[in-house]
Amino acid sequence: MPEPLLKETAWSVELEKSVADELTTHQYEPTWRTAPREPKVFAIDTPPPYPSGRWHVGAVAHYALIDVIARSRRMMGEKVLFPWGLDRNGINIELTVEKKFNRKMHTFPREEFLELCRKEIEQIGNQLVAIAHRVGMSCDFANPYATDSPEYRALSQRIFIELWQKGFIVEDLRPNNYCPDCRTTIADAEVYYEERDTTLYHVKWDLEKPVGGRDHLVIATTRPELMAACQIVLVNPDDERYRGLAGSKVRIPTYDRLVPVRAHPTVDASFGTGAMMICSYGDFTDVALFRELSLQPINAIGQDGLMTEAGGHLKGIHVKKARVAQVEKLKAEGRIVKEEPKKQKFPICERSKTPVELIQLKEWYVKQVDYVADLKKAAHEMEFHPDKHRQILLDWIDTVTIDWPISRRRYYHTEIPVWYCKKCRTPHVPKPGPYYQPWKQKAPPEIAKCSKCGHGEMEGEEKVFDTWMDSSSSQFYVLHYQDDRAWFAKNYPCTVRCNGRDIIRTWLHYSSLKSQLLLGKAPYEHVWISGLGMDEKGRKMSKSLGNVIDPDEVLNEFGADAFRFWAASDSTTGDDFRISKDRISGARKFLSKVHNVSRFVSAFPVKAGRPATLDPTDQWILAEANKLIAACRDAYAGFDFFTASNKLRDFVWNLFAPHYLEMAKRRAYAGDASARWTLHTVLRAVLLLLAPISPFLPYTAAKQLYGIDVHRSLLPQPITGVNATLADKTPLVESFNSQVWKAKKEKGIPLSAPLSGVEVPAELSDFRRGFVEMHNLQG
RNA sequence: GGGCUUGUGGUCUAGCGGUUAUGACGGCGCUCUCACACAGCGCAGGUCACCGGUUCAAAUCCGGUCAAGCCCA
Repeated sequence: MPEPLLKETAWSVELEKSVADELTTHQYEPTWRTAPREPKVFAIDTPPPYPSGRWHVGAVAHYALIDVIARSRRMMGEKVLFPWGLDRNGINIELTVEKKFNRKMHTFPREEFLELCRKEIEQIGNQLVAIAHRVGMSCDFANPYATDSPEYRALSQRIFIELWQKGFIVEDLRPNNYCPDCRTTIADAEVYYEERDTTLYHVKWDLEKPVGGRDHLVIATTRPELMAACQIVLVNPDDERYRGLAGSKVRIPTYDRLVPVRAHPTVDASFGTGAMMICSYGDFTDVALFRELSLQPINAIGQDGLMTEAGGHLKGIHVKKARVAQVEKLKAEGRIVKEEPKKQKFPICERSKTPVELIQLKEWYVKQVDYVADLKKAAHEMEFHPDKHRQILLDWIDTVTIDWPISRRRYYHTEIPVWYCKKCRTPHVPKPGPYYQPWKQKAPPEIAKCSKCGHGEMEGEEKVFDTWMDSSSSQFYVLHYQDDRAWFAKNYPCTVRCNGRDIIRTWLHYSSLKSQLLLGKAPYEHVWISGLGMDEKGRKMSKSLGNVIDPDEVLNEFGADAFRFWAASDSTTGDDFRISKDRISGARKFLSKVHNVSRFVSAFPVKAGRPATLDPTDQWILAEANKLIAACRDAYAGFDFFTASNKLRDFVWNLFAPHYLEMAKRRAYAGDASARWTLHTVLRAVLLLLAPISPFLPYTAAKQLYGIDVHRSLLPQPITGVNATLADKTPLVESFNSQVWKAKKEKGIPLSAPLSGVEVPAELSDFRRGFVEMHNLQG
């Protein structure tokens, strides 16, 4: 037997590491930032990862698959724009600093707090980059971007200013989700619901004058501390119990104030006692009713989460304690007639896990309510992978009932570029371009004077943007909206957005909204959605469950190639996937298989030029290889790596290695040119097809065997001049081989032992030589 | 309570009108056969969630039920 070129008998993490540097420092395309730009690029808008603690192994899998997009497109001849960015704005980093110093943000001088955030984020950003390298990402690491850089923030502000100029920005006093802990308004998308225990208090309210012998009403509420903000009591018009009460007045317990009773169809007569107090604001039903009935809201809860002046005896007490205090007072006055334990879904702030309050504050908004139809149209203009996940975006668009509040009362975010006239409060925006920090800068010259009253003193806005305002501009940033509008126009919409399923309602939705408002079109040609990485039982990974898998550990144990192959082959695009070491280990075994097939083939010299005639057995496997090549090309074109990886595995493991290799082996050893050429041709195709998914092994093998860089090569084309119908023989080949194996097994003889009395079926007579040699058939 | 999505051997998954229902992981048994024991061969394991309907024919189409996940009230 000739000496194989590849020495090692198994693919290993060590082998992978030996080429890692070579592979990951590759620069595959002109840098997206500085070099001359290709006229048309395949632009990948990846989620800039958010550095917050350890990178989630599911997220690493997600990025690995994004890299498969990049590598496969390069091999399809595209000029791929694949930037690497970090999203570094936001409340998470602020909370980390608050926790570290055990001190709330608002107690720090602003400048000092920003510096602390900057230092903190620098540290945790670096480990992300290390893992991204390790897993074989091929993005433009030489030119990273960060969303907290002056350039990026200037773009965020530019988008805001342009939206302003087109009239899509409004400032308004509206009730909003407010997190008393983060001390800021938050958007609907930042709220999630959690079921918690609560008590429904049945409270006696006195009527101003008795009505039909009745002198009081019992009203059930879970929020007795909001009584101060009550403006009306409602009952259902069909509710017999309260007939005749509409039009009378009741006195709010513990507050000497009368409010009217009215009938309203929205009241659910079966809830509590059927009588409801409407306060500003218990929930969005209250908001709607205040609007409908033109009631004057009373702000009972302040920005600090404490009860306001309006709370009377509860003034200055935190909401949570105020409820307890109010219940005590009501009890002391003998007003509580019943306490009912209840489960209730509470709106919770997704960052601080604090119950959200509805508070009325002056905030900035991006209009969206009026553009729901356009957003839906845009959702249909984008091609989703998988198609079914378009529905998630459509569903979210359907729930849009308020404009997007974009102002936040935080520090480590992009500043809202607005200055107010000190005299008449008229807001002004500067011209787009520079990065503005209005809280510490003087108004730029173009808005030094108030356009309305001519006053010369301006005051900078202190509020900042919602983080999503920054992230949802990534497609503009990477396509040079800010500095190369001509090139931008040629490359917009962006080719593909890679979006986690969990952030469709934020990142994708807001990106689409901005694109709609500014350019009147969808921001992407393709939207590739990935599912969430769960633990092996299908639960979310969390520190509290103790089921967190460390990405470094997995990569060191199984290698990046195995991890990536597993990520591609284990679940359908867009579905949640379970992370199991057993399955990743299975992927590693497959790579060893490919390695050993390569090693076997590497024993035969590579000869240029196709032999004049090809043996029928060789033509048969070439026909099968052509099927594989076509299927994989289609799968890559459709962002379907599940199909590509599984077809590859099936071909190599279940057809090429056990059947063809064994049939062609002796001929190859004997120097048969047809067999040798076929082995190399098929192997080379397999390595190229595998390269996007598992970049290390194909790179290593193909470099040694063929002197090529698979990552700078094109995907293989079907081999010409091969009779495709030969592939129809495959089931017969498989069953004949299996039959012989079984016969030898039953006789208890080794597979290499001679066997007589077995006839090769007539349909397979062309392959007779292969079968005879493979099974040592006699007679 | 409403909406969306999904339900195929222990686990994951293919198939989407006619197959002895695919493959992987795990299990069991035999074999170190000169690419590979991170292997090979063989075996076991599924009434394709349940109930109806359409059809000559259903895992595959339709309706309902149940369960799970997500989203929204």
